[in-house]
Amino acid sequence: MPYQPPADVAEALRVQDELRSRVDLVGPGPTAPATVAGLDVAYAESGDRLAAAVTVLDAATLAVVDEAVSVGRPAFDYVPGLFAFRELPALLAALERLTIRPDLLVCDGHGLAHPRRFGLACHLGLVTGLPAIGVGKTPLVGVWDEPAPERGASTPLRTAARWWAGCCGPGTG
DNA sequence: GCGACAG
DNA sequence: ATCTTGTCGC
Repeated sequence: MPYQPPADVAEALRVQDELRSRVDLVGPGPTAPATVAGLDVAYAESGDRLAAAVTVLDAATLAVVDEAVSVGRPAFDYVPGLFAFRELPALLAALERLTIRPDLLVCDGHGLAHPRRFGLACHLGLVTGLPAIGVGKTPLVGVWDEPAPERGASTPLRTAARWWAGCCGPGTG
């Protein structure tokens, strides 16, 4: 069965609400991954075509051990919170062209830091069965204290309860 | 009620 | 996302 994108926003929201509960938040996660895949998408100037690229690195040496590209069309209009539906098909097509199965996915866009706790990284991880981390360049939800300037420093992303209302229950800190 | 809103 | 312009820092 070929992938069918949601017909509209309402259906996309239903899909997220249905898949959200299937995200594994308690498994071991990316324990000592030997290979890490980075994923991103670039658009044509006209915006009606896109190319998804996946590069797999040896986690220890950072040597490129595999790579793949797929070209296609955005599968959904850009809607904040529904961004995954736009790029997911092309990203999955590129992943299918890999000759190896990476141990970890790192994608351009959020994962759990999402209004319904189901951003692109969650969607990718669920569909592929691989551990996935989302790396958003700009915030979508949450507030935070600026991390220390040292490389590797971090602070928690705190999310106002209102974002999770009716979605994921209490205690989302 | 209005604005903000990953890429 | 992509384009454009201008500014700043190395």
